[in-house]
Amino acid sequence: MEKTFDAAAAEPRIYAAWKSDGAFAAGANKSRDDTYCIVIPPPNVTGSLHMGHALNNTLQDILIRWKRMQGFDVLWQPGTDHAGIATQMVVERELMETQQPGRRDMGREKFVERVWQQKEKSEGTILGQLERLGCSCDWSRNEFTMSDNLSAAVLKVFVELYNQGLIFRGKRLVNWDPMFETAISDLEVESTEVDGHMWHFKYPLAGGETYEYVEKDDDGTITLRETRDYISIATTRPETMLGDGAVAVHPSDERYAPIVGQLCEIPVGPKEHRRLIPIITDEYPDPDFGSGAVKITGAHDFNDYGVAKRGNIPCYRLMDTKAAMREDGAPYAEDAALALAVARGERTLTEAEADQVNLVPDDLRGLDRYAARARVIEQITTEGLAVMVAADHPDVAWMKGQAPTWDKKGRAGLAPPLPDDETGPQTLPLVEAKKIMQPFGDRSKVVIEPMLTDQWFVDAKTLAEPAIAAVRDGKTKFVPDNWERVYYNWMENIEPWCISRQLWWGHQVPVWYGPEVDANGTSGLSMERRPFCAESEEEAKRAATNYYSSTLGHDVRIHAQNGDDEIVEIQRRGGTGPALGIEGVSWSDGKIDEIRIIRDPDVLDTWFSSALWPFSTLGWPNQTPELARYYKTDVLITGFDIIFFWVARMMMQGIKFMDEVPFHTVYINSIVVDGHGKKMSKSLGNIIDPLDLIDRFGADATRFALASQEVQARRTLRMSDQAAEGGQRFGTKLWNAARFAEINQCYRPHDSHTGADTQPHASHTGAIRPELAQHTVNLWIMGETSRAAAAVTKALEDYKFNEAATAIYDHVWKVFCDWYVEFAKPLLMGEDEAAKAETRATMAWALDQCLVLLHPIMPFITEELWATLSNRSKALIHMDWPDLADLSDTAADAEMSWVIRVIESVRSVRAEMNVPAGARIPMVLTGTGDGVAGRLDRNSALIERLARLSSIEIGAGAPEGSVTLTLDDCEINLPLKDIIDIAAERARLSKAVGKTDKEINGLEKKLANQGFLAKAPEEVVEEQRHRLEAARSDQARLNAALDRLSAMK
RNA sequence: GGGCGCGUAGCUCAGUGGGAGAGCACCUCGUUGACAUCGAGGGGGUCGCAAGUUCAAUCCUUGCCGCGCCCACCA
Repeated sequence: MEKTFDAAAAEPRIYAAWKSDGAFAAGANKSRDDTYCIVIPPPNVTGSLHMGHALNNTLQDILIRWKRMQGFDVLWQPGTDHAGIATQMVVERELMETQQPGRRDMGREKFVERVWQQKEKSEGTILGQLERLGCSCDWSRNEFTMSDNLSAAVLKVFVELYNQGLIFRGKRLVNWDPMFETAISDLEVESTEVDGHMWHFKYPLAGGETYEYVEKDDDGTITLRETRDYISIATTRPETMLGDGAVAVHPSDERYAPIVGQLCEIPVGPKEHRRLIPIITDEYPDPDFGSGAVKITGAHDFNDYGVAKRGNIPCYRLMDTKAAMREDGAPYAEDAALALAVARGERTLTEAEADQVNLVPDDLRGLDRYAARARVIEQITTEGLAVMVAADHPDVAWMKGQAPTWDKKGRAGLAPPLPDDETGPQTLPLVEAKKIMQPFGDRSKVVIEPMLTDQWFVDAKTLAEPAIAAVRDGKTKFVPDNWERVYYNWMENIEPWCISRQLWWGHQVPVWYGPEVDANGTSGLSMERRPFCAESEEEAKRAATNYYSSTLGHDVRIHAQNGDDEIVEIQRRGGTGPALGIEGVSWSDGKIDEIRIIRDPDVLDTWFSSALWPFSTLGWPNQTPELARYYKTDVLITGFDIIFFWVARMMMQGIKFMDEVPFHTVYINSIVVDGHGKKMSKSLGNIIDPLDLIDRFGADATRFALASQEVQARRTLRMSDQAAEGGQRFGTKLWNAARFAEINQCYRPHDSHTGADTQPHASHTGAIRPELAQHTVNLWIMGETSRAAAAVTKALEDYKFNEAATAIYDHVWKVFCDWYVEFAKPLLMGEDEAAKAETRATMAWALDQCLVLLHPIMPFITEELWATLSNRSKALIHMDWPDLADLSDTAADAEMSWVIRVIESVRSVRAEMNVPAGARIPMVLTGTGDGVAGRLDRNSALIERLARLSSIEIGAGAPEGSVTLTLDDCEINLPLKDIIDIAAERARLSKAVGKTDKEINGLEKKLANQGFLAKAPEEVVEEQRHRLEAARSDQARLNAALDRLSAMK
């Protein structure tokens, strides 16, 4: 054998061998009927895998390998996720960086083709990384969320939910990403606290009306009384004033009671077309915040939207898809007049009509929202309608002579000084500097704009109910279970899930629109759209044919066509226009004979397809044998960050379409951070690349480092080179133990009849059955091994990966290497052939068990050693997991732990007394109890060797000049007359006496406590008595040793 | 505002209602026939603070302090 394990060379070779042997295939090595299935959390095809993936997949592989060895019919289903918005972004960025034509220049088809190339590239990288890590996925079943079958599953689910009314389309306020120009779901919004400002403006009352404005403190004392001709409004978003539909105050707010129902003027826009809006009441405004009055902009604020809905206030959209001020529609004057008529109650608008109204003044049209904000503020201030306060007012952020301005991200900065006289202004507009929570797109990192648009939604509330119940009933358990609360909290407050995205990369919505047939219309067709939801174009056409021929009373030909951006625009605006189908209608002989239906160009949220992963990858909607066999799957291992995105949605869809939860256990793994506890990020430059770690330390070392640090309920796992080095050292230690075994010809006896590797507890050869073993050390290691096996198994059953790793680590290093190998040496090098054979067989067996137990965590080195050490009928990956009875031999355990104590005691005192490491010294045991002689007889060679003794005797008394150590059943005397430092020895003994003193005191006190004696369990009391006795005896003997020392001089 | 996690050796972290642990780092010694990616030995902790429950608290309860994260609509 080589001196060390060359991971870089061996790991790929071993992996290739497994692969070519079909070792990962579903059902490989199964010896029982039960299945064990894990579906991989499909990595995004955006790039490569990070440390979090390495952890996640290591944990999955550990469970998979363990269960496979246990004989389960195992399937680890691999695959990748198309990751809609993220992947589209990667490609768009790359196009930009390489100065290629952008998405819109390329056109949808070409662009999507380009994204497929990205998918191929990234998928190759990812699969390669998983292989390097040693993942034993069934690669023959590799899947992709946009493969034919998975896309078919998506279509079927969409259509079924649509037909059941669980998917619907509606105009709602959604989170809009102005960079990607798409709607996103609530979950894709990250709120971040930023420095913001709050402006206070005056909305003059219509017709110059005035009222008594009275402010009171908490005691009801009047603190301010003045006549006002305005209502004061505080806002962080002045540009949205243009779309205000009302001003709301709390119904109980006495300050504004006199003017509720009146109209006030929005103080911006061309004077001749100033708009009036009503002052209404709503529960939403908090009288104690700001001025207590809130401007209501239903189309650009989620709260305002709610108020607007309740109060039947129109929602006027101000911005386009890039969050620039609208340029479309009628001239401002026309629409402002229309809005004014609405405010006066002279007419009403439908939602769609309101959306057509463009209330952006002509001079602001086309401006970015932040540029528009600056202009609005400037105009209002210039006009004197800002609330003014003394220049030294504490809330004034608009510092003397300077005005706030805005960068692209909406953050305030400072503008050049305003013109001013020499003394400076006495009053300034009130602008409060304020921390505000600003929503950002999680991918684009730009400020999200609430936008009123038509989108597709899933009725998540309905689907969530059984998914909540499933966890409540224990059908699915979270490990650790505190995540269940997080799950409930979200699921119980779930909102409709916005699933449509105005992107190109994804599953296109399977809905085609044609013109609605007017119920009694003479024209036959209306401008409204009629959706046809179907799994294919053919079916959509069939549905359309049926619809039109039955409603129009004659046959029509249907053409289908894909939607394009122009149509998207129209859809977003609410829906009417020539492109929606009327244009595609042709007439002949006064009758409609051809109608074109147009497919919705939107695609679905990427999580819509991921939600189906546990059953779509198994073949659904086809009723495949795999689906029947492996669903429900067993465990899902994932990070807490996608409990909402993914886990919850898999629960919903799994129950809905399979009538069964997708998995019985959800294990939530840690988040990998760097060695300093910092989140790994590109900007911090602290990313640890798993491939780099694998290159430098090996996959086994990386896996061990991850597994040994994966602790339940701990949120973060610190990964560092140091941790990987630890894993590597462990591998080397094991490697060298195996070298020792090989050098000493510790081979497994081979059963020539069955060809099977023999197990000691079921051996046909007889050589190593524990009941036939003669030698205590061999009996002992069997017991240790069986206990280690039980510990590892228990840890894995409980998903305690760190405990599994620690259990096998300690067993290999501290038991097998530190003691058993040393204990075995005298036997292996002795003359007793029978003892030699027994020890060789036992060591071979014990080492094999180590390899088996370690294999799930460190598969490569264990497989390599397995093949190296003996001729095997099977690769280790397919060996049986030990199901050992407890092989403990009480007498052997007691004896070996006594031997270990003796050796450790001698070693300790030698080091303390500075006995040269090479010097062999004699040992005399005194005060020996029962059995010591026998133990000594059987183990003196071991003790002499490991404690470096020249001789061992049992004596009547301690030789003069001895160093004395106390064990419970004897004293160890080391005659060190020549080298002993009396003072040092006295100090050592005194320290030991002091220690026993402390213990005796504590125990005596405890045993004198009546409460303790009366209430503590009998065995605890007994144990304390025992300990007291031992401590007293110990102390007596130490004192005796001290006396001898004094006598020595 | 609500929820969660964490404060144990210099560092990173396990752990337990009844005698404080590991890895790394540090100190001393060591080329003993598997291994210097090693071996032997050692130093080092009021288990965040306070109160309570208990015969007994590092562990359970409560409060406080500190750190981190998640969710949430205060204009």
